This record gives sequence, C-alpha cells and structure tokens, in this order.
Amino acid sequence: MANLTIRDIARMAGVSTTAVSFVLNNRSGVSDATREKVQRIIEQTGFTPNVHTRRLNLGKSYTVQVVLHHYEHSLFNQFALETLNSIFTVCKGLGYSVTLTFTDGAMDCGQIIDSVRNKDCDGIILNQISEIPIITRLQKENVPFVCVDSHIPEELNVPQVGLDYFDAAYQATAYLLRQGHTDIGFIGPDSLGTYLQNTLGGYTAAMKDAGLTCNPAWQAEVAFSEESARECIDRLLQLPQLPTAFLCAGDAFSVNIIRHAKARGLRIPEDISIMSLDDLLVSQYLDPPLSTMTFNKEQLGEQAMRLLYQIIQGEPHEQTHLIQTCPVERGTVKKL
Amino acid sequence: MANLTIRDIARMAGVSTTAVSFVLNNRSGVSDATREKVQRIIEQTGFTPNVHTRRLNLGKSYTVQVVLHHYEHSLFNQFALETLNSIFTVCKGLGYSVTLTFTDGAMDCGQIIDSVRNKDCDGIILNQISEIPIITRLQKENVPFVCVDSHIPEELNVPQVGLDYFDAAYQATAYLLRQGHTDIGFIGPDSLGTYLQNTLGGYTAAMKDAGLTCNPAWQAEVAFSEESARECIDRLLQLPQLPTAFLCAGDAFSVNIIRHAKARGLRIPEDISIMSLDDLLVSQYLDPPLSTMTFNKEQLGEQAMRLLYQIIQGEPHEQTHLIQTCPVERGTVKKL
DNA sequence: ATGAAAGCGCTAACAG
DNA sequence: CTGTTAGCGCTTTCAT
Repeated sequence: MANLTIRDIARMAGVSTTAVSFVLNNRSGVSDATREKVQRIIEQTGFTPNVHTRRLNLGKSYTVQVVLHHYEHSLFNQFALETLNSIFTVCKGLGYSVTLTFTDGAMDCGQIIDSVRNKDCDGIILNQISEIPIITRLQKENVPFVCVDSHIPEELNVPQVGLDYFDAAYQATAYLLRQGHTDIGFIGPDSLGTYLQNTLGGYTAAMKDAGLTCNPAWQAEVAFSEESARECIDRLLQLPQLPTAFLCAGDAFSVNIIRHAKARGLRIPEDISIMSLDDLLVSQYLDPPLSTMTFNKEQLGEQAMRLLYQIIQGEPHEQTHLIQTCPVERGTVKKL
Repeated sequence: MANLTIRDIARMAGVSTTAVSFVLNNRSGVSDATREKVQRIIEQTGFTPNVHTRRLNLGKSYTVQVVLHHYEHSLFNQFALETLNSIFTVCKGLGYSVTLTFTDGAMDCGQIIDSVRNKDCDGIILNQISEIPIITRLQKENVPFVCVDSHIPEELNVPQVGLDYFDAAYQATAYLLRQGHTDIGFIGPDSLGTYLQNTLGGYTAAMKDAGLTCNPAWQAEVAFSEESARECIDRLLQLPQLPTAFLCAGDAFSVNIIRHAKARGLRIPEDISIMSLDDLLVSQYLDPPLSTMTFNKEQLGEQAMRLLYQIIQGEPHEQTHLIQTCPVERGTVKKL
C-alpha cells in the first residue's frame, strides 16, 4: 500500500496518464472502454489523487479560512459552532475545505494576507471581528473576505452578513408595546458604535411610531461583564420610577442583568419585563427563560460562505446581508 | 503584484533558486552576504512561498483534520469550541494547520481515510465520535487518529483523551457524603456503555468505601431529552421515599432533570440536592447554578493534539489520557 | 558556497 | 481518442 500515483494507475491500465487524469476529473476525451478500465483499477487500488499537486497546478487551494474571535468567556461566541457548521455544509457542496484559526482580537493581519498570497486559502471569513483597521487593510490588499456578525458600519462598504439589529430592536419594542407596555427602557452596549446605533435606533423608531417618547433616564449602556450589569441595576433602582419593561440589546447582557435584578429582589417578569435580542443557547435555560428575538442560526454561515464564493469567483454581489429575526415568547415579558 | 516565485526572487537577488530556498528554510550553506541580499528582496517584495509546492515536495500536509460530531441540540457540544481553540494553539506552535469537518454521526469513514491517503491531512482528531466500527476501521487502515471525549472502551486500545469519569463520579459522590448526605441516588445515561460503567462504578465505589449501600430504586438511566427527564422525575416521585441527593452523570442530564423537578414542585436544593459532572457553559446560568465537577477545558484539545503529533511522528506514547476533574460548589447541593 | 538539474504528482496543451 | 511533453513552484542532490 505504498503511495500510488497517477502513473501507476496508467501503467496498470495500459493507458497514458492523461487518460487517467481525464477519468479522474470526469472529462470527455476518453473512450468508454478506457474509462471503465481505468475506473476499475482506481476502485481496486483505492487510489486517491494527491491534493497538493492538483492545487499547485490549478493555482487554487479550494480552501477557505475561518477566523474566529476567541472570547475569554464563551457565552459570547454562541453562534460560532453553528456558523462553522453551516460554512462547512456549503463548502462541502462547493468542493471547498475549511481551515480554522482563532484570534484574541489583536490579530495578525499580515498572516491572513500571506495565507492568501501563498495560496493556503482562497478567501477568508472573519467571525465577530470588528477592528476597522484590519478590515480596511484587507480591503486595500484586495483579499477576498467576508465579515460575519461584526458590526461594521455600512458606509465602509465591506462584504458582511449579520443580524438586522435595527429591525430586531424595532420588532422587539413593538412586541413589548403589543403586550401593553408603554414605559419601556433600553439597555444597550457601551461600545461597538454601529450596534448601539442600530438597536437604539430601532427602539426609538418603534416608540416614535407608537406616538410615545423615550425617557432618557431609562436608557443605560453596559459592558459585557457582571460588574457592569450590577452597576446598571443599582443605578436604575435609584430612579424615582422604573419602566415596566426594558428592551435589552443582546442576550449576553440580559443574562447578567436578569441575574443581578433578581439578586436585588426584582421579580421577573412581575416587577419588570425583559425583551432581548439574539437568542443565545443559554437563553432558554435561564429562569425564567428569556423572551428574545431569534433567527435561523444556519443563515449566518451559509450566507457568508455563499457571499465569499461570489467574491472569489468575481461574480456580482450585494455587500451587506441582513438576517431577519422574529420574537420568541418565553418567560420574561408580562402581559399588562 | 503578480504572484512571485522563488525564481523571481533568485533573479532579483542575482543568485540561484537553491540559495533562496536555503534562506527561506533557514539552512546553512549560504554566505552571510547572499543571505542578507535575499532576505532584503523577500522583505521588499513581501514574497511568501507557495504552500502546496512545499507540501508536495515533502509529502506532508502539515495539517490535522478535526471531525466534530454535530448535535441537533448544541447543548451537547459545549466543549467543542474550547477543544478547537486549544488544538489550534498547539498546532500553531507545531507549524500545523487545522481543517474542520462535521458529521451527524453516520459518518463517512472512507472520506477520512482518503483524506489521509491523498495527503489532505497528516492525522485526524475525532471529537465526541463513539461509533466503534468506524474507530476500528481507522485502526486497521493505520490512519493516525485520536479520539476526544468519545467513551471508547479502554480494551480497544485506541488513542484517546477524555475525562476521568470514574474518578469524577467517585469524587462527586464523596463531596455529597462530606455535605452530610447518605441517601444518594444516581442518574446516568441510557446508552454509551463505557460512560455508564465508569460513572456508575465511581459512584458505587465511593458509597462502598463509605460503608453505604446503593439503593437500586434510586438509580435511573435517562436519554438526552426533556421527555426522558420528565419521565425519570415522575417515576422517582412515585417512590415511597426519595434520597436526599442525586449524583447526575452529566450536566446535559442535570439541566433537564432540574427543570422538570422544579416543574413538579421540588425545590432544589431544599427538597433534593443535585451534584453533577462536566461543567457545561450553561451550568452556571441555571437557577440555582449547578454544582458540578469541572476541569480545565483547554486540556482536551491540547492533550489530543500532542498525542496525535506523537503518533504522526511515530514516537512512543500512552494510548489513554484521562483528565482530572474537581468539584465546584454552586447552588444545587444542600449541606445537611 | 554556489548553481544546474532532477524530481514531487498532476494537468493540459499539443501532436498524432 | 490517445499519448507525449512541458510545466506548476519548490526542495534537494550533486557537481563545481
């Protein structure tokens, strides 16, 4: 079972390597008799052509590299596995392989560019990576890439797929309104400008469309930490009056907000309702289970890979792909 | 910025391709003057050697393939991301790449064998894949592979790394005993023989060592489903007497068990204590947060990759690597 | 220390 | 339809 080559097969079948190559690549130009003869030998020997040779000849790797932002606390890369899985599924259909890379955020952009230059991959998918300098550098270097869940401003004209957070926030607010809430606060991120802008924008628009005004005292911006959630709750509790509900811009915030609200004696949803966005895996296991905006998790990776493929092929494509969300009613919103 | 080759660099530096190759591979046999000249050109041009050529010449891909079992419900692949990340970290140090593949369990073993044959990868890491026929086939075909978290019987003499479930169950039971519990039940899996055997074995041994007997009526075997958890709880509730605590063989079971116990009016830990194994991501977000056996999540991938590397290099190695766990006290065990 | 040249295994242009 | 042959870009042997 030494390593067979196309020459061995050719010799065994009594034909030229060209014939074998044509059979392997399912191309015309070989008589049926020859084709069958070759096929039989291939099956018998279990021969598989060396992939590196093929990639070298064709000048393509048929590989995409996925770069995952690795968070210390894995609550924040909940979609990563689903995204990887759907990227893989699309790749499989396209004859591509998936290679994986992690970064802590301070990523080495040069390595990515190199891996495209030296043909290690044909394109890149960046998951949850929001460093604008990196993105613009890749853009300048003409590297085929797509951003997923990255909150890049649309003006930068970067190929990206992500949730439609404006619409999600609008819908979530509308849901709270339908449940009879009119005093609605907003808890959003203290960073990621685009994310805040979209979610706050959707919330504000929904309130306005309902003829309601937003109370600035009921708006808070928090970090991805328990500490920050605790401070937020304590600050809110000092207000003369609380809203009946909060729209929370992400489940990763809600998890901590709810935990600390409960710790401070607030009952959810009796004292305060929470409507959220994202539908992380943990959300359904909270007590009460979190009402939030969910979406088809397969879409992130699927659309990203399809988009990247269009870019690699030089086909026309839309730069921004927004995925739609819809509310799941669980246990954190009380009907008034 | 057309694609440069080693010849271009050689020409620009006025030397042979051999010299460039030696410089690239940091080998002796080149004068300092030549070396510096070449290095300067490489830096100026940003040249990176084509990886496929190198892999073709050397007959190695410097790549490992990770096969992930994709569960419909992602609660069950909680360690996957951590494992991938630590595999990546080790690979990076070794100069290896990581490619990713998913399977629904009914996996195509032929493809894996092919990918080793056609040099697409030098070895395989199987994550949470327990199909014995597949494993033994790979063994026969002499494919370099390692199983992670797979519950393969040790007798099969398969290279694997996983948690020391016997010890984990023993320690968990010992912890319950220290908290004053003596009436302790056991909830384990209804499949995966080795897993049941180990966890039940550890529990039984700990009870025995404490001079206690196990009540068979307090032992239940459940599937990974809510339905199964509900049935289990309802069955237990019909007993004349419940134990004061249960050892649960995995957090994935505990999540559902606790949810349905609460739904049936059991207070945790007041009415019943739960001690578990695994420490999934969700476990800390349950209410009450789950007391369980935790471990260093980086070890699974790290040890798996190190083991695979030894196998690829033909170095001597241990077949079975067991990772130790330790208890985390959270909120589901009451001190009696 | 240096360079010419022979591969690595396959694809594809070309001539028959 | 078939086989010969020249690459793909790099490593490495072997003279020099």
